[in-house]
Amino acid sequence: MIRVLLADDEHLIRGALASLLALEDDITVVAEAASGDEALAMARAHRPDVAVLDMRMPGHDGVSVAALLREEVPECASMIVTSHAGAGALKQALAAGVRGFVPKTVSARRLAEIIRTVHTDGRYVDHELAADAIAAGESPLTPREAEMLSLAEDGAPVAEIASRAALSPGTVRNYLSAAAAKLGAENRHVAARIARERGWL
Amino acid sequence: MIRVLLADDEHLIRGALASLLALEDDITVVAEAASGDEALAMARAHRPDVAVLDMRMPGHDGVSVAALLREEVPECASMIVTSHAGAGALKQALAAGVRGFVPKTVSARRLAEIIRTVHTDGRYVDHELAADAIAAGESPLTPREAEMLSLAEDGAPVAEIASRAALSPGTVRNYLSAAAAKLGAENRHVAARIARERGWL
DNA sequence: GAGTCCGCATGACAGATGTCATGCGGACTC
DNA sequence: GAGTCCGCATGACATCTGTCATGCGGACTC
Repeated sequence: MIRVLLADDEHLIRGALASLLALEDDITVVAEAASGDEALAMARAHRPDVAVLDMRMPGHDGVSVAALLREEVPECASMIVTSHAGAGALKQALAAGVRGFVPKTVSARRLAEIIRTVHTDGRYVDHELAADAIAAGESPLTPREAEMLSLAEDGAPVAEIASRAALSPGTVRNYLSAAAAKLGAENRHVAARIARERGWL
Repeated sequence: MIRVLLADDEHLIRGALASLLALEDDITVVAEAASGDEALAMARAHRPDVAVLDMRMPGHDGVSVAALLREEVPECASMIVTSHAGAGALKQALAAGVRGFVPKTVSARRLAEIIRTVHTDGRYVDHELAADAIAAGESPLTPREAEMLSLAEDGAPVAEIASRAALSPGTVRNYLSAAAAKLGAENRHVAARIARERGWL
């Protein structure tokens, strides 16, 4: 019997998922959580075999919960179920030791299969998302360029970025300009968006 | 018996929702759709009493489907179920004639009740979202300012915005500057983000 | 060890951006 | 009808932003 923890802040979906998984003979939902923090607490208490985590949750998001679970409850395999499926999110999730990554467009039957795969030490990544991630490729940005882009992400003026990074404004402009050129963007704002989408930040 | 159309591109959620609603004695799901266009086609064919629409879908989004349904299948009441719940979305939905607006954080039981309310000519809007919308208040932007902001949203340079709007670059700068001042933003990029969040675009 | 490449960092310069003062015309008050 | 307010529109000016030429130092090749 596979003991599953279900974490999703959307009550509607969590409940629905629970009742669908209950139909499977070899799967039991032993705990439900509506936030990242709650998911951690539940996992510590119930030590489930598989944690099914939503990406976007209040408190810790799915990826950081997975990272923490890996240390605190190592026998528990983590998988992410998300509607906001970007190549970037996938990359971060895999780095955090997540073993399954599926969009919410899959069917319940399929989800149950994937839970089983993940439980038996397997891995599963949605094919389309994997293709996206491969298409996005490796980041052409240098570490500094990526850092400047992430500081520029919220639209702050260059002067503020410069002071935060303890750099000359000219230097900051230079990095941002280089990054925008590499990404084919008109200015730093669109460059930041593109880099974020592709998981390069 | 209330005949319901269910539209959500996330298979997992749609299926789960359908099985949960099936438990209610007075509700039948007569059709399911995975996209806006499919939802329209299904509604034309089955003429349901209530259409439960996800906000974000491929093809037409929930709001525009609701607007079209109102004309084509006027006896069908539309309601939006969404995870991306912003005050702006709510405002647009109500303008499109939507009768119910709920986040996916509600329970299935509650959703069934709301479907009944909407079916009997009632309205239902989630309290928290309504509070947000009221807190956001009326837009302080003039029509022109809002127009410039929406053109500026994707990070285009001012020159391009000016040519699209058939205005002098100076004029465009002026509107954007005024809008940023009203919104307390440092520049047009953050101004556009703020306005979008509050449903002023 | 010399040569070469690449990332980090800077300042000067041109061009884009935001601010300001100004004018026009419609709506509303009195 | 005069006065006032507000939105629309423009150009001049100061500031900010992006581009370029330049230099430094570590890594890697030969």
